[in-house]
Amino acid sequence: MPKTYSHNSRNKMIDLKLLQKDFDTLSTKLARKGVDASLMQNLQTKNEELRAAKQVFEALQASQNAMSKEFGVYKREGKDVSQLKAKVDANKIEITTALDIQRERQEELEKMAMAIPNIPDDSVPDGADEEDNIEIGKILTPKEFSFTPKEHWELAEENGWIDFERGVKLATSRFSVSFGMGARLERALINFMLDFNRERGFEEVSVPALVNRAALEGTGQLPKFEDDLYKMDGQELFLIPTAEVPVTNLYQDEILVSDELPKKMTAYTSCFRKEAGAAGRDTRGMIRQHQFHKVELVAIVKPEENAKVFDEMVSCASDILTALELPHRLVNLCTGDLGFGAAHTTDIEVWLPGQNQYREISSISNTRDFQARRAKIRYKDGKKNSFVNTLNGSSLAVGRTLVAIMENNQNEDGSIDIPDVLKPYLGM
RNA sequence: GGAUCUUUGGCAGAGUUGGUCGAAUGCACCGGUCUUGAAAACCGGCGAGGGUUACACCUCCCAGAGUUCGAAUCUCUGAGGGUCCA
Repeated sequence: MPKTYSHNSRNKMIDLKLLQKDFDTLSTKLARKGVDASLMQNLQTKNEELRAAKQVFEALQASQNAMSKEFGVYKREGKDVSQLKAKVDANKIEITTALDIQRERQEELEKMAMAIPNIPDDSVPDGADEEDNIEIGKILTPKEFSFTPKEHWELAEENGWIDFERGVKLATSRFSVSFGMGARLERALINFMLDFNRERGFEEVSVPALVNRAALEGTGQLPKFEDDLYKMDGQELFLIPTAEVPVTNLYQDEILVSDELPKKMTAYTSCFRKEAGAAGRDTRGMIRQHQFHKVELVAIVKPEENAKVFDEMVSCASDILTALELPHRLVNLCTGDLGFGAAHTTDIEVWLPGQNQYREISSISNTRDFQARRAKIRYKDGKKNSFVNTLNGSSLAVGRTLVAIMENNQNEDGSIDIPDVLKPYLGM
């Protein structure tokens, strides 16, 4: 008897029950994220085929089990089993083929379903790209300069804070090296952000920078975005693109007890991204690097706590910028700019006077139960088990915060004022 | 790197002469009795996923493969953990 195939992976994707029950609503909603109607149709068909195959298999398995039980009785009573054995043997052959069919359909279905993005909330505006994002609000007013403000790379080089050439020498393009006050400011920012987050109730965790495939599938980076990840040679290990991956997956495949929730965590890590598809964008400076520092917020919550904690996270990130006296604005991402796993996302964009525009410095995403399904993170609520909701957001991207400080706090002579809240961290 | 042991339900922990084990027991949890209330005590319930109107039924005792009519229990491979040796 071949070992049967585990069906535990069935929920590692979109809600197939919902697909069965309310195909139209689901496919309409996903169409806003560019999921083709025919793909949804295929998915539904495949799901029905799988269900049919399972029924066949399970019926055969049931009779197999019954006959085996009978076999034991025969043996005990000393009866002849040769006829029964012939029946069982015949049934076994059928089972093997039924199992193969089922397994094949299971794999096809999973492959399709794992590539389907999260369902966008109704509150997410339609749109193609960042141009269609909706501004929610502005915090602090950009100050007027009596001179033309420089861009950060000029300031960074003038002050000797960042060396872009030597980063390239050590690694390749899109790597940089920080020196002196540049390096110290990065460290100060990391400590400041972690302390700030901790005071807001987020427990600090320190996590691996390498994770396995299961973790990346859990949070949705895999299987679809393997090209964006650095992979270890000959091993199923990847450099993390964000701390969201290890921190969220801390509770992968666990059933949490209700009063452990919400779990609010913060972690500092380096992040590694290939930036495939970003060729030519932000090639100068440290806006878009292959390796960057980031302090992340992650929350694992019950569905009813979701909105409250999400707001806390947005406030936390925004308030850090306010504490640093950096003008910024909040933006509601449109469908076209929304990430794979997000139901809705609020971006925080910081004002960069050198570039004369707002640029993303934080992204706070609500994945609802999308990651929880894939990573199998559940909680016990009274008698029944339910999927948790997961939230994540940067607070903040360190390099970009440094960029913002340089551009906003620059003086005509090229010197840069240090924000007051960072001074204790610099022994000033 | 070599040897050896180990991997069970939310947790701890029984269960290897293969069949009535999806799995004792304790804790935790849920419901109840008692109590002004709580605790304690007592009674009852209680692994997960799929499936069904509800049953039935199927799967899961680290993962994969195998032996067998039948595997948590036997064999092989891999992964994690412990101990000893290097």
